[in-house]
Amino acid sequence: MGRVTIIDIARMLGVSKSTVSRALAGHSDVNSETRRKILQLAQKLDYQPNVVALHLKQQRTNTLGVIIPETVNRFFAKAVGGIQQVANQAGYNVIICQSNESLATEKMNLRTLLTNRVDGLLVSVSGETDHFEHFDMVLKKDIPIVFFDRVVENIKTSKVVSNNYEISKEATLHLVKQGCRRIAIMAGPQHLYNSRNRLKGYMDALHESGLECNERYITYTDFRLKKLDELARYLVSMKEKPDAIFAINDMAALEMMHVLKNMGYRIPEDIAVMGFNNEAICKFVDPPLTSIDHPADEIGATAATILVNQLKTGDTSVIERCINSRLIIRGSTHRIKN
Amino acid sequence: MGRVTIIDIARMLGVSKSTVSRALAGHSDVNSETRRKILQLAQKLDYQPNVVALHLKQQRTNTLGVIIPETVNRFFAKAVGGIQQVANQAGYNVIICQSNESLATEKMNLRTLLTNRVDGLLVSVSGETDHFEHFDMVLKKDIPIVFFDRVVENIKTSKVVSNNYEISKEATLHLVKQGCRRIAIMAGPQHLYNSRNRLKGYMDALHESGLECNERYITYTDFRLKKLDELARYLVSMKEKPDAIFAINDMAALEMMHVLKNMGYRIPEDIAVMGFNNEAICKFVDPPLTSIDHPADEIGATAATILVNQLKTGDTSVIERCINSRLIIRGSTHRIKN
DNA sequence: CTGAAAGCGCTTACAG
DNA sequence: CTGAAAGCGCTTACAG
Repeated sequence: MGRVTIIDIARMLGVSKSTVSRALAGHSDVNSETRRKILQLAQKLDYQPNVVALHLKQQRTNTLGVIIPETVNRFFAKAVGGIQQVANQAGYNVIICQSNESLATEKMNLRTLLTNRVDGLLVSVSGETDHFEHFDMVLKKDIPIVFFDRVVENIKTSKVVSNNYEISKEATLHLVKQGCRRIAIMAGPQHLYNSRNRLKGYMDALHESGLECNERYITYTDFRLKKLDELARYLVSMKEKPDAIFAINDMAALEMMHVLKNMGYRIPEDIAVMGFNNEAICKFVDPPLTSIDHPADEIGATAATILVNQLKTGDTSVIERCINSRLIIRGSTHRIKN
Repeated sequence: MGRVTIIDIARMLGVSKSTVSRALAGHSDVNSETRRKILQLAQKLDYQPNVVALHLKQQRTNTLGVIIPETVNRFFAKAVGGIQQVANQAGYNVIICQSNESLATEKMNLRTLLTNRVDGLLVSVSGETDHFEHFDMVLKKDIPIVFFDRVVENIKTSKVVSNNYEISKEATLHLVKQGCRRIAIMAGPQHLYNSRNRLKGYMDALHESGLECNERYITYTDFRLKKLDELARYLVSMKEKPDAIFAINDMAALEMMHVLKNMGYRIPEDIAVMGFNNEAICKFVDPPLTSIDHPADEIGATAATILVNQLKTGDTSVIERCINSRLIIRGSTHRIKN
């Protein structure tokens, strides 16, 4: 029978499609008997309005475009969950694109979403993204963007971030308090605002603690970890070998821990290990991994709320929100028993 | 300047919108000078066709709807990756919905996707889904569905599955070969085809090995694991306590391992532990976790390929594909040193 | 309370 | 080679 349209119903009932449209839309000015018949028939035929037509008419699609680095990254998977929750609640659909940490793909995603006429965008940039003109173009078309987590700096849009600087400092200070003096860090790509903040938090913590900041303890990586065992070997080969490692994320921390243990080092007595993201697994490894918990779903939900609000009210004021992360201390850094 | 339409370009160049449309579509029958001017102006104005209009005209949206239980489940995150790869390659967009393992939400998702006029559906059902009429309705509307991984049985559509029965049997036989005689299993919801097959594989392996199948070793769970420590305590409280646990997934296995270790049991000497899904972390825990690897991205990609093919050719023949999983043996089940 | 008409942005037979 | 017209399915001022 194919898909039923308003015209089918009109024809079957001998009324105009205008009337059917009004009845279905719940307008008051329709004869109640006519309305009853229309509603009943629509129900019987399982009529579903063709939103494509509606979108064309209304000049908007009730769809939000989302660009994230990777779905397999649990942080973003959870953020997307928060976004979808808010979006659906507000009557929006969501199209999700993955940049796979590639700038070129990110640009393609942007194009795809614009072609599909999304009403607004939620973006967390790729690890490669070191310039931002492609987003300027979008704003010029009056399509609002809200950045979340991996945000872009010099651009006038709303953003939702977490307190990377503060939490990274807090984590480093915690390591110092545990007696660590030679703290190595796996720093992210420094064109990313987040990564810079995290490194800065680390450095300031060392500085405040009167510790020297040894450049050789800082290694730069991207988020696609390769050759971690090489890195581990490099670190322990140093004359002044680190007594703590602040990893770029939990997977890196866990792999590092595994490699070090196999080399015969004790965690945390010889080397303390700090993760980032607080994945569920942290609790169940040996020793349990200290990490930093981000309310990813809240970050996503907040970003979506801001965007939906801008869309509904037309208000274009720039909002910046910070969602606080928390340091979750576990055995992998617990060197002082009290 | 808002969004540029074909009419804007036509007006600015003093030609008809038909001609603009033809030039942009690359039709050969356009004066080359006219074409040049049109293309140039379109480029300059950053013209992007409004696909919404196109979709209305063409009666299709070039969009695939995907319903999965959860994005935070890495298996599905990877499957979605495979789907997107194939879909984008073939010029399709993807709208992803999560059922959150809830039947009611799954039905809502279906409604949303139909309202948005997706051309076809890729579905992996929720853990609660124990009847399937909602999918019949979709087929009646001539919208093709391809099920993947968690498939629906008595329904005439294409499916992509993995060999749950065989691999579960192989895993169980491996445990037997390692000397395990009292193998406990965490079985999934038995209204799911996959879960039934996995349990069946386990039982048949025991049977073939001449081992008795003790009902008390079988516990039924859903995929949202709660109170695993209680389960662990229950298992070790038995008189004939299990010497192996075949967990429903890796997270369950890892938590189980953690709890058991804390109770003082040695893995695998006292109790061997088998996971399911082969998450990256399996390699880095202590002992490394034996698990079952599914090519999730391949499963997703295969399902998408079948769907896209049906959409492009109109061919409605039912295809069933099986993508084989592999048993990855690691320390958590390695009891016989040779 | 109801219908005819216009219009959202595009494509494509039909004429010329 | 080009334009006018119809049509995809819907909503909504405008008349009555």
